[in-house]
Amino acid sequence: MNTDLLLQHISKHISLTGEEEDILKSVLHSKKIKKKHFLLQEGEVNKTATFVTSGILRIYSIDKNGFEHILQFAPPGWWIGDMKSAITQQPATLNIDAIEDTEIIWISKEDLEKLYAAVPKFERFFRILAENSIASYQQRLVNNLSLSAAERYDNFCKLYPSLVQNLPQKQVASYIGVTPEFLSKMLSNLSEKK
Amino acid sequence: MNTDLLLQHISKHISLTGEEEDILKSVLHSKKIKKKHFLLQEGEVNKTATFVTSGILRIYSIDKNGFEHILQFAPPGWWIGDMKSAITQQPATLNIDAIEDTEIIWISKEDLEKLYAAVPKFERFFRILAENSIASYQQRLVNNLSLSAAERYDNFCKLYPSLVQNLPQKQVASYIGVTPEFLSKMLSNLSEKK
DNA sequence: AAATATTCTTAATCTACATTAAGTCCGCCC
DNA sequence: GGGCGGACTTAATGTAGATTAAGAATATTT
Repeated sequence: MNTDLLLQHISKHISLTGEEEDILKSVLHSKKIKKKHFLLQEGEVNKTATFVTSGILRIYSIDKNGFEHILQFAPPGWWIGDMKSAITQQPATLNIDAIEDTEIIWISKEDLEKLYAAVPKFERFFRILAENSIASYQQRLVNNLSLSAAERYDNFCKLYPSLVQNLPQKQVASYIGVTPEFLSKMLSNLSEKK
Repeated sequence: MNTDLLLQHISKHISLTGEEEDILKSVLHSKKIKKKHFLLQEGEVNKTATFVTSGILRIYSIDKNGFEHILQFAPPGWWIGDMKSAITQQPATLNIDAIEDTEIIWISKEDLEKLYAAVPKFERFFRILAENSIASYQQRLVNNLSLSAAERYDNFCKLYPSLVQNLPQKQVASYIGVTPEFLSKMLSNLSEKK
C-alpha cells in the first residue's frame, strides 16, 4: 500500500510523530475498484472514510426518472463519502463508483473512532477537512442558484482543468446540472462564436 | 448573556467538566442584531463563529443582477458563517443579515484556536458539527439538481415547518431557487387543486 | 476485425420557470 | 390617519434548457 499521498496530504494540516504515523498506518487498508464498479450503492451503509490514491471516483444520486446527478468527483488526493449515511449508519441515498480503475485507502468507522481516541490531533485534521468541504459546498450551491449553464461550465473548467480533459462530456453535464444534449449544443455554439 | 441553549447544544456531542465550561464561557460574547441589519457583508472578513440564540439570520449571495440567493436560515440553535472567508480570512462573498431582531453568541477566530488548544474536545465538537453540515449540503445539492420547484418547496416545508409560517414568501422563494412570482402562482395552483 | 455498446452531435419540438408590468393589500412610520 | 414602501397576486409574453429521436463517431468486448 502506498501511503505517500495520504501522509503528504495530512501533513499539510497537522504534523505527526513517527509513533502517531504508525498508529495511523495500523488502521489503513487499501482496495482497488475497477472502472464502473461500485464502492457504495444506494441502500448500503457507508462504513468507511475513503481517500483516493489513483484513478477517479464519483458520488451521485439517481432521481426517480433514473437520471444521475453528480455531487463530486474525487481524483487522487480527495476524500469522498455519503456523509449522512456515514454519520447515521443508515442506508445511503448516494452511489459511489469508479470512472477509471481506482485505488483507495480506507479506514473503518470503528477504527476512526479509535484513532481519534489515540491521537486527538486527527479530530483536528478531519475538522479542517470538513470545514474546507463546507466552503466548497457553499460555493457550489451559490453557483447552482445564481449562474447560467455556460457560466457553471466555465467555472468547472477553471476549478478542475485536468478533469475536463479526461472526463466524458456527459459526466461534466451531470455535474453542472444540464443534459448531455444541451452541453453539446452549448459547446458547439461557443466554439463557432470565435 | 444566556448560554443555556449553546451549552445544551454542545452537550449533545461532547461532555464538559465545570472547568472546561468556564474556559468556554471566557471566550463567549453576545450581540444583538436588529431586523435588516448586517452581521457580515460581502467584502468584509468573517472573523467569528456565530451561534444564534434568538431570532433568525440568513446567509445569501447577491448575483450580478442584484438578485439574492439564500443558502441557509439560522433559527435559534444553529451556527452560521461564510466558511471560505472564515478559513482563508479573505473578504466574504456572502452576506449575513437578520430577518428578525436576533441575538447571537460569537467566538473570535483567535479565541477559537485558543479554545482548541486548551480543550481539544472542541476540535471534536466542531468536527461533528461540520460533518453534519456537509450532510445537509449534500442533501440540498441533490434536491436542487434533481427536484422540481414544487418538490423543493414540499421538502422545505417538511424540513423547516416553523419557518414556513413565519417567513415572508419571497424568502422561501429565494431559498428554493425560484422567483417570488412563480412561487405565488405555484401555491395558488396547488390550493385550487384541492 | 467484427460486433456491440457507449458517447457525441444535430435538430425539431416542448415546458418549467423567468421577465415584465400592473394592480392589490397590508404594515409601519411621520 | 394618511401616505408609502414592501409583500403578494395575476397575467401576458419570453427563453433557457429538457425531451425526443435519429444518425455519426468512438470505445470496448469478443
